[in-house]
Amino acid sequence: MDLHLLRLLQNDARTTYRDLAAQVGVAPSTCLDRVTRLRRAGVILGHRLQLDAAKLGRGLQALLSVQVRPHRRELVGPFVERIRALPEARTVFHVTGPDDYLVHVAVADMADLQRLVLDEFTARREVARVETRLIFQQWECGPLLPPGAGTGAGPGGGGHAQS
Amino acid sequence: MDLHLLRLLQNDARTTYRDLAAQVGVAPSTCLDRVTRLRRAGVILGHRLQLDAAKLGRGLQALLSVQVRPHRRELVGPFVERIRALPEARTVFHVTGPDDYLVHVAVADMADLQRLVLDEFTARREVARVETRLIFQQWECGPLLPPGAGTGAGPGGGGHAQS
DNA sequence: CATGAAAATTTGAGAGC
DNA sequence: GCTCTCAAATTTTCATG
Repeated sequence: MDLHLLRLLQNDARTTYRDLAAQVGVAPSTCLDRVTRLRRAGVILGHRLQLDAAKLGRGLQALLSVQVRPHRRELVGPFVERIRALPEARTVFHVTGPDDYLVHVAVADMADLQRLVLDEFTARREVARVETRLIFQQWECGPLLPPGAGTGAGPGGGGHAQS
Repeated sequence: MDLHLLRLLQNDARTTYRDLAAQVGVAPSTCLDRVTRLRRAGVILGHRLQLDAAKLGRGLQALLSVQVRPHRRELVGPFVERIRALPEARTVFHVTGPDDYLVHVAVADMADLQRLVLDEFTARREVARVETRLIFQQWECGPLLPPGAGTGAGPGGGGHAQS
């Protein structure tokens, strides 16, 4: 049942417990219990607003591959914190491969992106290389569920999964 | 004021209008008006749950660079839709550069990742190349705000950090 | 996991600046 | 035009079986 709740909440995190209850087939208070448990268990980390970057004057997004050399803790810790503090930064990934970090940024326009790369990345001594990829379009995908959970309600269509 | 509201809501999208009002310094109904307006204007697209992938049995995340050849509409449209439908996919980026797509995936383990790459990517005729980068760690960054918005609360208002 | 009541919030209408 | 006050509808929350 938790999975059912999570799937519904990922479609719209503002769904009321009443609607949740109606769709899952239990009482609203039960939904509250389950969701509270999921929250306390750390499965639900928080609720984030999904904003239109273009409407906020950040119509250009890009992914920056960054090589940090030497790749030592003393350097990469402050580097990540500095990047995270940038208003343009959306997500920072520490990844395997020749490039150490992948930074998703949202900027106003090309001039803004150029300024960001030159002033905040290549200007730093520990940044050995930056590769910029512009984002044409992006798609958020379906709900994140445990492996094997599938999307259906289960065999027979009327069965209730029990936890 | 809208910016102030957006900043607070990005910290926690579940903040009540009452708390919002207290922190911004206006009446709750005014907050409702502004947020409703932002929602109708399309600035606020929706509310998303932030989940712990590891707690859902998807402790391994990766970024896949994918080359789709030939890069024509008849091929890339279905390709994107197919990838979006994968339970493992989280985000798909269409980007500039030698690699056409960057796909953020969350899987159970290395064997699961191998299966995903072999069965869902390289097995497809239009996929010319896949490059896999594992994600050590990732950080979501601060609120997305218009360029130049800074962090100040503006004249007259006392900036309050949340409790 | 359900019931049912109490507390809090959301929501809309109308007044005032 | 924008914000506030006030009251009703709805939702959240909790004690209990």
